[in-house]
Amino acid sequence: MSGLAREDYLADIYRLQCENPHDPVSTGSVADRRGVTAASATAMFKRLARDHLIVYRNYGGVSLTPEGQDLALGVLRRHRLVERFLADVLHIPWQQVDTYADQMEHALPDEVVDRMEVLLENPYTCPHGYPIPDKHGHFAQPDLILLRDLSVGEQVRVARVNERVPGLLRYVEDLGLMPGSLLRVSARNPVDLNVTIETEGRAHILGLRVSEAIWVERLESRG
Amino acid sequence: MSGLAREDYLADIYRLQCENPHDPVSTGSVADRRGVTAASATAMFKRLARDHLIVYRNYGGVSLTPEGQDLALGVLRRHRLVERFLADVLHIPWQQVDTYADQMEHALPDEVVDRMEVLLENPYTCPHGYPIPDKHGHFAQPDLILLRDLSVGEQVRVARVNERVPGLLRYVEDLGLMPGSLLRVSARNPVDLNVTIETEGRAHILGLRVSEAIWVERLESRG
DNA sequence: CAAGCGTTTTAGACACGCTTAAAACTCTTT
DNA sequence: AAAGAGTTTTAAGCGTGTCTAAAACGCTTG
Ligand SMILES: [Mn+2]
Ligand SMILES: [Mn+2]
Ligand SMILES: [Mn+2]
Ligand SMILES: [Mn+2]
Repeated sequence: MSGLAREDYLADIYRLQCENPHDPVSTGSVADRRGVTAASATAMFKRLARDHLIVYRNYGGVSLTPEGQDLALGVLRRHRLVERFLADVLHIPWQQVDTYADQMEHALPDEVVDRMEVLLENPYTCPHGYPIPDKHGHFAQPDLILLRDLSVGEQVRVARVNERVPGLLRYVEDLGLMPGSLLRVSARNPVDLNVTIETEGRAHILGLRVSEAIWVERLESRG
Repeated sequence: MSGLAREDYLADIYRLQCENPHDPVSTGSVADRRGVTAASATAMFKRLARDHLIVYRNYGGVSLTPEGQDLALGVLRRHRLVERFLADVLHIPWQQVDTYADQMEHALPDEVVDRMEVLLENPYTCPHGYPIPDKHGHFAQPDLILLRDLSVGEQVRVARVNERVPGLLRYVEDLGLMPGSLLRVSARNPVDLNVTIETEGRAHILGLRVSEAIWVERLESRG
């Protein structure tokens, strides 16, 4: 009936577009993300383009049409609301909810999603800090900075942790750096790009792989 | 990945087997239930038989293997637990939960199902009164009688309402005959087989279509 | 500017799940 | 026992979604 794989492709194209807003999304990047061959991605692109969900030029990558973006945002909405539900209501560890939500997101009727949203009291973000689109596709776009790009002395709040970096969620949890945590940058090493932070009185040295997977929000931005 | 349609076939074969435990399940009955052609059912039977989930003899119907029954019971468990969840937690009307659960039942990881069961405090039945298998496939099998087969004067509790009779759930709700309701048979018409019942002080005349879709439980069965 | 390399598309194949139309079978009825 | 009716299976075809292997493309480099 409803496209199963289609939805994942659309959502992944949207995610890749966000990560690199300037150029179009390449066949290879989608294939990598989806874990399929480039040939499979090409075949899917043709079907999606035929149905006016993406614009596809041979050898030129893809971009979402307004209609395709609506569908993609619907998938992200379901994905992130389900993640919230799994974490907050069923108490499933946040390391696992992305995988489960990826399975469930395609099988949730709108009414179920909308009622979950009410039950959860209209959350703004998923447990990892990514915004949840409302039923019209609108969502908050706060000013976030990568932890990597902070200067020494800055005091910030963790806003978002990339859920697809292997092992990162567990590591972040151990360090007490979940979304909402406060931290201060106490040092930066200009050679290896390590960042030293303090949180709850403890200091940690974070490598680049970590500091470029965590987004933060400046405190007291009035001034 | 995991068979989508396969699961529905297995669960429907199980349901049909329960409704008519003596003879094997015919191709046509499965096709009707599933809303597909007999040719489609035959093709699916071959795949299921190839994978040792059913026993299939040409022109001789099908029956579940132990392995196939395990899978079928898993689907029923997910289906009925989700129905409970939708009704009790999300407050979705019981008329709709079967349709929604039919969609969701194939996309629920075991851990999600198990945690839902805990959240719901291990319910015995779905909102329509059908038993929920536990994670080993075991479930209560209470002694139920069709409302159709009651004698005048019997006092019973509604236990189960067939969720797939069009319009029945709404009708039953209007009459106050949801599972748990008490009623007494005050008359039976031997010609048209109508049954007159009393519940909460009001009398209703039920036709055969209704009385053979409602199961009840005798009260004070010690005697 | 031609060679080479990495990326992308095409070609051919396969499993699933569905369809319609025709053939085969079973069961009842004369 | 033969006919007929109803059921079931087979045959052929289609869309989805995946694969491998080969061809086409595009960009960088000598
Ligand atoms: Mn998904
Ligand atoms: Mn998330
Ligand atoms: Mn189903
Ligand atoms: Mn039910």
